[in-house]
Amino acid sequence: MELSQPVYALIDCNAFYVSCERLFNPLLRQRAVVVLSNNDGCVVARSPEAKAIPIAMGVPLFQIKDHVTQGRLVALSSNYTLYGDISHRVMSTLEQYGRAQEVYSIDECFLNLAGDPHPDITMHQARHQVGHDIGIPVSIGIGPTKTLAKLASDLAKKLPTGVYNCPLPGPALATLLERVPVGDVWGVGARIAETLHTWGIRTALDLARLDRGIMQNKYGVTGARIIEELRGQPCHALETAPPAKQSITVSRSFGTIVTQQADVRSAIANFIERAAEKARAQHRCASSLLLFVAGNRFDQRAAHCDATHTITFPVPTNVTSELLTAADRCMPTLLKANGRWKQAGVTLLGLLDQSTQQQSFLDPINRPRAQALMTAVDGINAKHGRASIRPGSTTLSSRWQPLANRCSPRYTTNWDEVPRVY
DNA sequence: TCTGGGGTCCTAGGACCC
DNA sequence: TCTGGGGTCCTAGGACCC
Repeated sequence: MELSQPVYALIDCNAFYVSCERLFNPLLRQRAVVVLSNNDGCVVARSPEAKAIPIAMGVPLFQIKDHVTQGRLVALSSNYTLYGDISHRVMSTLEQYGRAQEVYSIDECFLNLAGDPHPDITMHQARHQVGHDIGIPVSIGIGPTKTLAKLASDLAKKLPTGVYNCPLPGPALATLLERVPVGDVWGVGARIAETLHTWGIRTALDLARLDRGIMQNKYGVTGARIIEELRGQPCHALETAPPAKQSITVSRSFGTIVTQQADVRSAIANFIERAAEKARAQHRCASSLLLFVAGNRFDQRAAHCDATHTITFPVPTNVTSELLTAADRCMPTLLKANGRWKQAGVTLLGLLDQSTQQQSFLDPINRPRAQALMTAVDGINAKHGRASIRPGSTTLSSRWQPLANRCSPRYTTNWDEVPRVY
């Protein structure tokens, strides 16, 4: 029987992409370095020296070009294959230090440290091993909730030891939260911070003391959970097995404005191929395919180019040729004449498990039976004064999960039961 | 001139279906 | 002077995360 309090650690790799590049090029150490997004568009990672210049996160390259040309700053194109490989090694090393691990992003993971009598010591050891074996510097925050662990990791970045253990709820925690701007809290972005400021909420402590009903009203359960977590009440458990993806997107910005429909068309064909590969790798089939194109989002006049189009499949698919054929048919709808496109992409939606999708209502062969079943179910329900549980349209799949999971156990998708209700 | 990509969740209204 | 209700899908927008 486990009675120990929850203890979470958040391990965050410092300036991860830059740290990866430095592993292979020691000349980059001590220098101001940034790593750029695709197309070398904008800054996605900064070394502490670059932050000190200061170089802001997300700033476009052309705005900091002078720093680069005058030798004050090194700007590197990104190499995601490399970062993914290093990330994997870091995560494997850290895994052994907790009872369970949640890989939260390419450069962050949570560990469950419940029951560990000395979480501080354990985390110092973890930090040392990652630094020694792999060469990646990390910051570690420890706390009774994920939100507090995350907050603690931000504080850890400013400590030479690189590890910070957040106090348990009480006066010490209040003193700590009072020094944290509300916008630094996990889940509070720029917009919410702005609204909170107008309410007079400036620090994490102000937010922790806010009536959770007010937050719930404005931001739903997501907002209320932030308050609970700040108070030390865990609302977010560790997700050790990542849930299956609900959508798969492949999109890119073009290096320049594209005006030829044929160019957009071939770009989309490429995106579809990559998305289909991803779906197959995850053993998933898509019920629908969303295509989108957009103009330059920094240019208001280009907004007329923005368009989306959704195609739904009678039978879910991850077959490239089927997706391509469907996409090709709606290109005229999607691409208006005289477009000036800057971006395009595809999203696979309504992902179903490859092995179960054949049994769903989607299969056109089963459609009449599906209707028959529902009619029968209506009859049964009417007799017992119950509302029917509908699977929705019989022409489409349930968009979000296999049908079998959505129906009440009484009315499963076992087709052999249909004759019996007649 | 030049401004990332890939996700999540939530809300809401209209079309459509039975 | 009354108009069904419940459900899904689509689109769109608003937030957030890394």
